[in-house]
Amino acid sequence: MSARATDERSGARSTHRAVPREKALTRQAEDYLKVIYEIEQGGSPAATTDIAEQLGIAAASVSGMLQRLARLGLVKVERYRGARLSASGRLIALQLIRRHRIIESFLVTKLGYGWDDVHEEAERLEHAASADLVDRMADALGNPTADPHGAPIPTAAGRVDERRLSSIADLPIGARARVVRMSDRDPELLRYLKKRGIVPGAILRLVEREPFDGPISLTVGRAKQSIGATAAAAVYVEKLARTDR
Amino acid sequence: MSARATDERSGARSTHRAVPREKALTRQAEDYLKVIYEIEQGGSPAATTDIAEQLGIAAASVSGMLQRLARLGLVKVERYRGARLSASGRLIALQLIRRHRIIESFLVTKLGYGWDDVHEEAERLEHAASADLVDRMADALGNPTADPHGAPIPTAAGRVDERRLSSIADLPIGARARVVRMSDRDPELLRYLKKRGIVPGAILRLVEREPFDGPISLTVGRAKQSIGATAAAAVYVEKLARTDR
DNA sequence: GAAATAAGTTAGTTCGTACTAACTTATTGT
DNA sequence: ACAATAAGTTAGTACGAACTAACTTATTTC
Ligand SMILES: [Mn+2]
Ligand SMILES: [Mn+2]
Ligand SMILES: [Mn+2]
Ligand SMILES: [Mn+2]
Repeated sequence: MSARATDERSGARSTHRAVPREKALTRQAEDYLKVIYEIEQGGSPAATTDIAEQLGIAAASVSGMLQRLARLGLVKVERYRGARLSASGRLIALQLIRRHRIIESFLVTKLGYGWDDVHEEAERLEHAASADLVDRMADALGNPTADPHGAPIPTAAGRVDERRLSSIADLPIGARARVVRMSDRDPELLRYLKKRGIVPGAILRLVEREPFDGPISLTVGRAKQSIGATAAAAVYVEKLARTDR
Repeated sequence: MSARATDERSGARSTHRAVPREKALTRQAEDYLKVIYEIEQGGSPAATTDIAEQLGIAAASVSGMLQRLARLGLVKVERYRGARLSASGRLIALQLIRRHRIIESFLVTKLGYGWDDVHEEAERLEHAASADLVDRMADALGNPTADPHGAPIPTAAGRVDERRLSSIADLPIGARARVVRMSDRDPELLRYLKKRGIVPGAILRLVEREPFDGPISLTVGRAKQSIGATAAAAVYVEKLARTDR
């Protein structure tokens, strides 16, 4: 209560402040920055349609917001070519991602949430939790470096492991690999994969692949599995030499 | 991500639903309902100006929102006379208060937050936390019935102890009383009172009171204290018979 | 290299939530 | 009783964030 429109998470502590204090971003603006960050990890600037699809909104809405974010200096937009984060936009995105992943870890470890069920809750809490709260959660967890889905947790300063991983879908036949992380978006898919032993840390070998996005056969431990292309694309792995264990 | 404007805390689980599902309220609407509830506890309908003052906004803004809340069937407004919650409005307010108080309890007990420092964080999280999360927190705490400031925690169904308490400011001279709860709004005031031993559970006796909102003398345990009228009004007590212990 | 298609932008609208200024109703004090 | 004051409402404006429809630019395909 007693919070004006601008008094948000980032700090309405002292009523009289000397510092200019940039006003807090809205939930929406934060989520835009996050999906732009994630799309950019693919290598190219974030296209309007891709952002729209990730957020479940119309492309026209994205064009509008990108102009606002550009005005705020958070993204660089090249007309008809997509958006890239500026340094300050990237920092905000990474801090949001940090909050998200620590919250997910906390919910799973301390409150008994299921692995597959935690993303949506975190998607809202990430905008309401202060950096202080998130640091306390991280401490309570022993400052983990990865979330329950294997995704790396950025530091408060915005440093994070950005190495690109290949998905099962990219593996050559015969390759051995360790599952490092998986997409956390679809609870159903996560439950499906878990049931088959495909979780971070699992070691698998690609046996065969049918063309035209056909089924992919692989061994997980001693068991043999066959999964579809969509499922395979959601699992990120690290290739192992045949000698690796 | 992938949340349309209406997909909020209250549940966008199943994409195809039969139930009409009333759309989630905004943070602002929820906070209005909460302050109306709190003002109404004083006995009379919530006046426009009082709501405005509690929320730190202009009275004109309140007039507008009250019409919207009335349209939604959450309040009954009598023009120029103030607003009262409808049954459904009250339920929403009590569920929000439940979330707030459980979150405060959790932050203090499980994450080492200070008693005095927890209100503002809860004020934001209460709108983002699902009922499920809040129930898990309550379980982890052993389902407490009061928050760290002594305020009773409503049940999920919206039942709560609404008995009215008198504040120290109302105590007659010579009365013995037990501190039951205190206002959680002002961290500074809470620290001040705590330093003097005035916390929920403390037993005190009113020794003397100067007129014109003058200082109030009281004993807290064996110590003698003198506090101002504003501080006294923030501490709610239960009178004890002289024989009570 | 032009036509077809896909991607992106602009214009115009809506809704929630705030604001200030001007006006209206209620309460109070003499 | 009625003027002064306090409380409340309306009108008009602004901004963020969404939408659809219509138009423009880029890319692909023949
Ligand atoms: Mn997630
Ligand atoms: Mn989010
Ligand atoms: Mn509180
Ligand atoms: Mn709140």
